Amino acid sequence: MRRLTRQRKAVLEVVREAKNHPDAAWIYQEVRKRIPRISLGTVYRNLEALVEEGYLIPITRAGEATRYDANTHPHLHLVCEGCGALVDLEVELPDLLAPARLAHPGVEVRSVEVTYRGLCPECRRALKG
Amino acid sequence: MRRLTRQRKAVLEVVREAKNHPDAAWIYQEVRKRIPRISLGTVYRNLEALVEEGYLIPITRAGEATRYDANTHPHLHLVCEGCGALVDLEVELPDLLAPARLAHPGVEVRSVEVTYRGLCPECRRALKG
DNA sequence: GTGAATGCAAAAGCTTTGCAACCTA
DNA sequence: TAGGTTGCAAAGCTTTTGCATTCAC
Repeated sequence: MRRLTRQRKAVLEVVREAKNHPDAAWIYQEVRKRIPRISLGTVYRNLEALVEEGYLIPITRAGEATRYDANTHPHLHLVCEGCGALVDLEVELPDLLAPARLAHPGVEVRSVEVTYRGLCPECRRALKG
Repeated sequence: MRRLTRQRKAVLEVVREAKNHPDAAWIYQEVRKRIPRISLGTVYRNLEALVEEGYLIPITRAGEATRYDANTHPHLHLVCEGCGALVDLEVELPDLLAPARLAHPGVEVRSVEVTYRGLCPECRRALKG
C-alpha cells in the first residue's frame, strides 16, 4: 500500500504552490527549506509516484529537465520561442479526441497533450513593438 | 556557412529510411555501417543542425532519449501505453491554432504539437480481445 | 586557404538504484 | 511488526564540449 509521508506531502505542496512548472532541482531546493535532510532521490521517487497517482503531469522538452504541473484541469501549454518560458493557456477546446477516434477505429485514444509554440505577450511586444 | 558533409548526409538518410522514430543511439549504430569511424558526438551535432534547418522534428518523452522524425508533413503522434511504441496518425485536423489565437490576443501562436496517449491496434486487441 | 565539421575522450547534466536504517499504517 | 519509504552515495544514460585534425567550399 502507498504511504503518505511528510516527504511526499511536501513535494506535492511545493509543486502546487509553484507558479511556473518547476523541475526536480528547483523542487528539491524548495522542499529542503521544510525538510533539510530530504534527498534528491526521494524527490524523484515521489514525483514519479505523484505522476502515477494523477496528481502531477510531467512536461518534457528537448534538452531540458522534466518539469511538473499540478494544474489538473484541462489546459494547454505555450512554449515561448523568445524567452523559453512555459505558459499555461486556458482555452475552450473542441473535442480533440474525436478526429483521431474516427480516423483510426483500431486505436483506443485515451488522452491528448497539446503544446503550442510561439511568442508570449512580453516577447511579442519586445520583438515587434 | 553550413557545409554538406558525408556525415550529415548519412545521418539524414538513416532517419529518413527508418520506420519508427529512432533515437541517437540507434542512428549512430546505423550510420556506422556506412561510416565506421563516425563519432556519437558528430551524430548529435548533426541531428541538432538538421532540426534547426527543419529537416527533422525532435520528439521527447519523459525518461526516454529524444527521438527524431523525418516526416515533415503535418501528422500526430500516438504513444501506446501498452507497448510504448510511438505511432504516426494521419488525421485531418480542424484548425487547432484558431482557439488559442482567439482566446489570447497578446500571444503569437506559430505551431502546435499534438500527442495522443492510448493503445495501438495490437495492444488493444491483446488486452481486450 | 579558411573556417566549419570531425573524431576522440572527457565531462556534464539529469535521473535511477542498491542498501541499511527508518517510519507509517 | 511488516514492508513501503528514506537518505546517502554510487552508477547509469543521454547529451554536450574542448581540442587538434580534417575536409568542404
